[in-house]
Amino acid sequence: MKHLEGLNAAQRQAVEHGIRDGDASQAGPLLVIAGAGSGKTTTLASRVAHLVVNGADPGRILLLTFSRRAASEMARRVIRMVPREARPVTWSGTFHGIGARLLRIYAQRIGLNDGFTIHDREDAADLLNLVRHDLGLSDKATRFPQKATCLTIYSHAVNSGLPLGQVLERHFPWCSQHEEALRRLFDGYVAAKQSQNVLDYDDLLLYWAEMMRSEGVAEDVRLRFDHVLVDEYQDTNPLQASILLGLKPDGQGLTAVGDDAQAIYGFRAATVRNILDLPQQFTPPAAVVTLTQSYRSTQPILAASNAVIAMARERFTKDLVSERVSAQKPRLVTVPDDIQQAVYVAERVLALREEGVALKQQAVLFRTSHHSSLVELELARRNIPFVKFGGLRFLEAAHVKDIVSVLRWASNPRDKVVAFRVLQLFPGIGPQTAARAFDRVTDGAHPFAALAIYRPPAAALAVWPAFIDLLQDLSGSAAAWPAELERVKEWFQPFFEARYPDAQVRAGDIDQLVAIGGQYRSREQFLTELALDPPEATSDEAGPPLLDEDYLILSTIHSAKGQEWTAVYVLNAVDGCIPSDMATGRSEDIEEERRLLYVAMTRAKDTLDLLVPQKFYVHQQSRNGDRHLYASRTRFIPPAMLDRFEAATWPVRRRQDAVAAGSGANVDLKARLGGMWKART
DNA sequence: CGTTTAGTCGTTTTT
DNA sequence: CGACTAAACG
Repeated sequence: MKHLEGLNAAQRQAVEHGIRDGDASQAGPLLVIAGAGSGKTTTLASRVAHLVVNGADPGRILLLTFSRRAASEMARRVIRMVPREARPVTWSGTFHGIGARLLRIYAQRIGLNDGFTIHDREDAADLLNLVRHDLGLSDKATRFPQKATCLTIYSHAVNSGLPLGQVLERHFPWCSQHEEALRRLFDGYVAAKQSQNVLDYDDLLLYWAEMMRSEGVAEDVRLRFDHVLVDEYQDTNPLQASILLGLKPDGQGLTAVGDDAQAIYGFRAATVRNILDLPQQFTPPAAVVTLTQSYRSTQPILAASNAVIAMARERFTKDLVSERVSAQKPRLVTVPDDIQQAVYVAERVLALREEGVALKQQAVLFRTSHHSSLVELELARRNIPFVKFGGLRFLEAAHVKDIVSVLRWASNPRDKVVAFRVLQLFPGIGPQTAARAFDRVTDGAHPFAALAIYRPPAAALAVWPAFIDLLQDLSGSAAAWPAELERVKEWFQPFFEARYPDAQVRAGDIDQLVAIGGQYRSREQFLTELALDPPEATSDEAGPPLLDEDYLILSTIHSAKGQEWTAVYVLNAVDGCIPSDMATGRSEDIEEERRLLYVAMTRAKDTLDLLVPQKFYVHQQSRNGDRHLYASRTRFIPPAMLDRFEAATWPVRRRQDAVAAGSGANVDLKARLGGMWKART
């Protein structure tokens, strides 16, 4: 059978576990420990195909993946393997996405209004801020944590299932003194969300988990799915685990895939205990299959990666092995500073492209989003197209958010956060006036009726009627989707130009938003998807590259999860960046940073360059002039490990003429600088 | 009451 | 540097 071809013994065991000829209904729980590049996606997709071929109903398979990208990749592969007559897997997506979908279906039965809207992180923080203000927690000089910090604390408590006091003590000790106030704040926040008919990200999981605890509804949800498959299980948190166990209490039909060596979402309350403890949740325990054969990286790259992860305090998976021979060790490239680092990357990228490695096959990875800014500048200067993943998203741009807020307010008149954002677009309307106008909005068939007779401040008087017209159109079914998006855009135009001095630059984003909106069936679907899976921004001045164009990938290490490239460059392999100096406090945090480096390194198929700038310029702390900091190689590559790498220094010290650009210069990159990184054996 | 300005503080990773 | 707040100003 086609979907079983080319699998190795372990993969095949995972694919076939519990499935007999024509009978997929007796598949007991299965845990697959899949090392980096071990064909995890293939195995998972093949298992889905195998289930379907043996009688499972694709409409009753639930596929939980870590990102939308992973979900569509999986769907693509399954469709390729499964015979044509089979229907596609219709329940596939992230925990949050599936949660939203199920809650919409069961809303009535769990006392939720099915017209709920979803708050993203920023909205949630804004609402928290409103509540904080109402509770009088903002004007104290007690250095109360900021809204974003409050939300992080709240979210961590919800996702970990731990009591607030413990969360504070363990992760936010500097906020412990505010425990009581935070408790009041969170209490008010929950009440506000409920009365405004909004759910935040955590609610999508929390309500789902609660739903699985209510007999009756829980049973109905369980009966929907014969098989549940979860990817990247090492990065799930206790709340997600409780959902999973609620769906499959006895483990029948459950498959989880993951790799504890790649757990990098501890900050989101993910815990490797989920994956380690999974087998014992069931009687008999879940079968465990381990995939250790890597098909991705060359042997030298794997050897170096294995050495890095070997020093982890705790390890559960075995070393990966590879049959891809190569004489080329990963390079550890010392560059003078972060500016030269950017130059090096640009030159190497171009040189490799000359050798036939497309830009799309190359990726620059970094710990935090702003680490790439100098590289972005250098790429733009040389007209090298790129797309950046992670970091600031397109949707978070204020002007995009403005337009979306109008739509969201029309969909959910009670949503105070978006109402405030929209109302304060008007001249002369600030928080106070906005609050008064918002108070007039009612429940019922014509929630905005009272706004029509409301008299705004003089400055806003002239433009008010047009706004009333707009709300009218949006509330009724006058303008069909996506025509109403265009309608909002036109209405917004004058505000836009008045508000943003750089409106010209930003106009492109709005056109893009309209284009994206056109791809969705309805406003509700658009808004939901937008909140859960916002399109990524591109920082390229030339605008978003066309899909068939070649472009370089820039990505945070977190966003690079599950992906692979022929050539990988890891920026700032220095202490303070990897590990981040924010994470050097507790040893668990350090361990997560080590795994992060491991994840970055194991993305590479053929070539891997780790960059070590010796100093970098910081604009943060210095008041006058640019100061710089000296950095040292990351602690995760101690001297004894250097023999796994080829040491290089760039630019090669030479006479002045060596600086000439072009591919010729790149040959010199391999030159070693005597003694400095002397390998020990 | 809204807007502007000056001053302070903290600073990651993402659904 | 940029996000956020508090105080001054209109």
